Amino acid sequence: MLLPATFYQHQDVVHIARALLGKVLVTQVDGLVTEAIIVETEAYRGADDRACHAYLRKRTARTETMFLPGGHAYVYLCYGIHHLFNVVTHVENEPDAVLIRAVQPKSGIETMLIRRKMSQLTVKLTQGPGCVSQAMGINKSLNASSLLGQDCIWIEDRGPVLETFSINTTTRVGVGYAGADAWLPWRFYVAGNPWVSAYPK
DNA sequence: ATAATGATTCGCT
DNA sequence: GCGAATCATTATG
Repeated sequence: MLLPATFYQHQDVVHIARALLGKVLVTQVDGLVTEAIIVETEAYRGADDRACHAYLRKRTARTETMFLPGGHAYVYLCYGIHHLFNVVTHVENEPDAVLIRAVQPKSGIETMLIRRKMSQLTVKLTQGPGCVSQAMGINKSLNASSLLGQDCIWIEDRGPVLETFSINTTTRVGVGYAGADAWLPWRFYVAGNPWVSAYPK
């Protein structure tokens, strides 16, 4: 089942970050389909979170995407190298987003290996937000595109694809600049899943 | 117009 | 564990 607009718009971004674990991210880029199970996320809230690009609802050319209604893709370039994929949540003009930090490959693995220039399947294929985007063909051309149309990128609920799992909660990675907000417990991951990135577990 | 800085990854020690 | 790579974005003059 395609996740509907209500999923993205009618819940708090922290709740959505948890709820996205176990959902299936699908991309169709250059005619190639890849699917992967979301196993690690982080929440970013524009209203009051210093770590969020749109802290205090600050509008810039880059953050404009986060002000779209929930159910859009926010893709930006980090460190001049990596494209990071986020899910925009909340209603229009409330700039919240969930960063997808790691996924478990499900189909289209050959395509992912080629994009990552890897010959063997290891957890490094999709472990970390830059790797997820590279493997699934996500780049800035997908910024601001809708997740509701099953066009190039979308997210589905396929039921218990991971069977039962528990969720671990920790602080977010790489947000030391955010002062006290760096300590918010807004990073979520599937406990024991090997595809989760290796930072503070 | 210029300068500083990352929501990271990879390779080397 | 450490540091380089690399550039769009942002703030400032």
